[in-house]
Amino acid sequence: MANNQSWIRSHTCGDARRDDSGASVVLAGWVMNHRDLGGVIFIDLRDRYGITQVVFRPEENRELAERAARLRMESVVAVKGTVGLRPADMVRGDLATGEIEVVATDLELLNDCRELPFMIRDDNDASDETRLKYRYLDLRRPVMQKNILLRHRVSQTVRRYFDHQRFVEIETPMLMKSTPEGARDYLVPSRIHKGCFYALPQSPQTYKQLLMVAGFDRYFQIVKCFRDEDLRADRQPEFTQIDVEMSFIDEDGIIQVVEGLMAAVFREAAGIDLPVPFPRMGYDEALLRYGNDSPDIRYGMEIEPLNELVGRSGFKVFDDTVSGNGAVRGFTLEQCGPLSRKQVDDLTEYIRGFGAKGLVVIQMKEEGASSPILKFLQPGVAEALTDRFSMRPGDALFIVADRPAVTAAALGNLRRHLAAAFGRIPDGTFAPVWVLDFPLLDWDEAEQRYTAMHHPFTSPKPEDISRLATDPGSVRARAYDLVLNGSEVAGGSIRNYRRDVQQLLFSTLGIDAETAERKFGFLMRALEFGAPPHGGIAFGLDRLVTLIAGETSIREVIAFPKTTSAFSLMDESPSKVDEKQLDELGITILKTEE
RNA sequence: GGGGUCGUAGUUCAACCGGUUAGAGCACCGGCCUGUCACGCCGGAAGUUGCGGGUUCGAAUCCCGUCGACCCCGCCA
Repeated sequence: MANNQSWIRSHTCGDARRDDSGASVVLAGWVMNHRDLGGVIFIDLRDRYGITQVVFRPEENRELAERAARLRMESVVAVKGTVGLRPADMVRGDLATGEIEVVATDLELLNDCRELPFMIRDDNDASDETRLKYRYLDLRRPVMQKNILLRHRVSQTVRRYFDHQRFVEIETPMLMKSTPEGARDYLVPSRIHKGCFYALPQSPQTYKQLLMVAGFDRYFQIVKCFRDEDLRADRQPEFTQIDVEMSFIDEDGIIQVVEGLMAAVFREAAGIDLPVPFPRMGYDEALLRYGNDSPDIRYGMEIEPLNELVGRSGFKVFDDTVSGNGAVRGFTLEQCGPLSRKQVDDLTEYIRGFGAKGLVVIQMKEEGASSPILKFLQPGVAEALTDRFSMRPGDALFIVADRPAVTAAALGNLRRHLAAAFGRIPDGTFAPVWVLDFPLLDWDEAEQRYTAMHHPFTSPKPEDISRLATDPGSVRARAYDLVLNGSEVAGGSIRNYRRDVQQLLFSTLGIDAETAERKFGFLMRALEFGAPPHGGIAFGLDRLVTLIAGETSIREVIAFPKTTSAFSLMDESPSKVDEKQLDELGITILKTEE
């Protein structure tokens, strides 16, 4: 056994250069690869800083070379040696350390590695299941190290930016009061108060508002949030927000601060210059032109309203939709060539998933428009449609006729689907856009009541407040979303800072005064003690980093993510706990059939 | 809660319409090889075909159930 002290590394595996030639070094790292040529042995030693080639020469030290030959992939070793220049024709241009190699004089196996479940390489194609079970190995892969380091740089840029802008980073409780609105809470039982529960925060919303009442003026926090809802590629049960709140501010003030933040993050973490200000779009316009409230403006294929063209087309589906206050809309995919019957059937099946009953496809061919519905159309209607979109041979027009919400959803999703399938989404471009003028409320069919579209503390537009009693659905919110490449990366609002307005909103949401007092009494009280006008926004940090990294799932930028069933394959949580722990909490588990 | 795709060696995949001993790459083990860099060559070991049931002379393959991973709808800002 060697004395530990003598094996402390002098350089990382990314340090040594031509200038270090002749220097004695100690390196430590993982055996990424070893090439035993029968005599000379090469080992690629890797750490998070880089890769250095180490050479063992049996003619110089037979015993050492024999030990090197026995090294397995991913064991951890320390190597003493001398930096040497590689022969000119052996220089590797693609490696920062490609001009040198370390000629080993001694080797210490710090820890062996058993047979690996997968190769530690960027192009490894291990399943998500295996990767998550051995996440610590997955994280050794250079691409994952890159993602985690990018996330670090984004976080550091955020902190630096806000600090310079005189924001205060304040931690808020992880154990808080469960509230009825919004997502399902993760609950934490209280041992001291038996039968009572804390909730993990869905967001620090109420706390940051109280910090405004406290006079902190400009607050931010990079904070974990928890929502017990079903998962998606862009949703984990715990995720990270960049949380922001400001006093004496309006929408433009928030937007300006956020645009500055985005520009700083992209410049410093990704080396990308994002032009400000970002374009802005109304909610209604987004829904009409892009089919959803998170428009991807990196490509065209914009949706057009067609009601006035097809109101008396002769095609019953169109005519009935128009006369029944429905929406007929469409968009074109240029130069896709002729679509097969099967392709059209598959696309029709796809939009049925969004509630649409059917899809009309009109294809422009050399000899003219072609579609099964042409025979039903009055003369001139087909030409009006193809003219509207300036269609050329090879283009296809997709039309949906349904209730406006269904038409929007079907075409919005179809637009994304086709853009991706036909490679119409440009790589490496970032197109931010603000979406404004959201409705304040959403009608919940299941519960037969209005719910807050953003959250119940969002302020209505002053000029719309009077309609809260008469026509709540038409009231607009002082809310704003920041959408990046079709993904919502931030959302916020100007809040209610007067108790009477907040009270009015609660009653519109069907929350009676007694319930409001029980659930939000602390906030209502605070609003009576000189609460300043305030508003804020929260970023989804995971989503933002995912986009910058060019990944498709937020799991790729989270060190230890969970599966779609909210299970951690590595440490196998959640798990059963001891009877004794439950007894202390006064909790009994209901028997379920085995 | 619903829909879709998938589950075969440590791992990534193959195995035709149900057919005889379930194959291959990488990893692992052994041998050869002195300038490789995903080194090369030769050999070896390695399988509860996720699990349970059914159909059949015969099931990785067909059917039912179940568990798990991923994507989507609902849900969630």
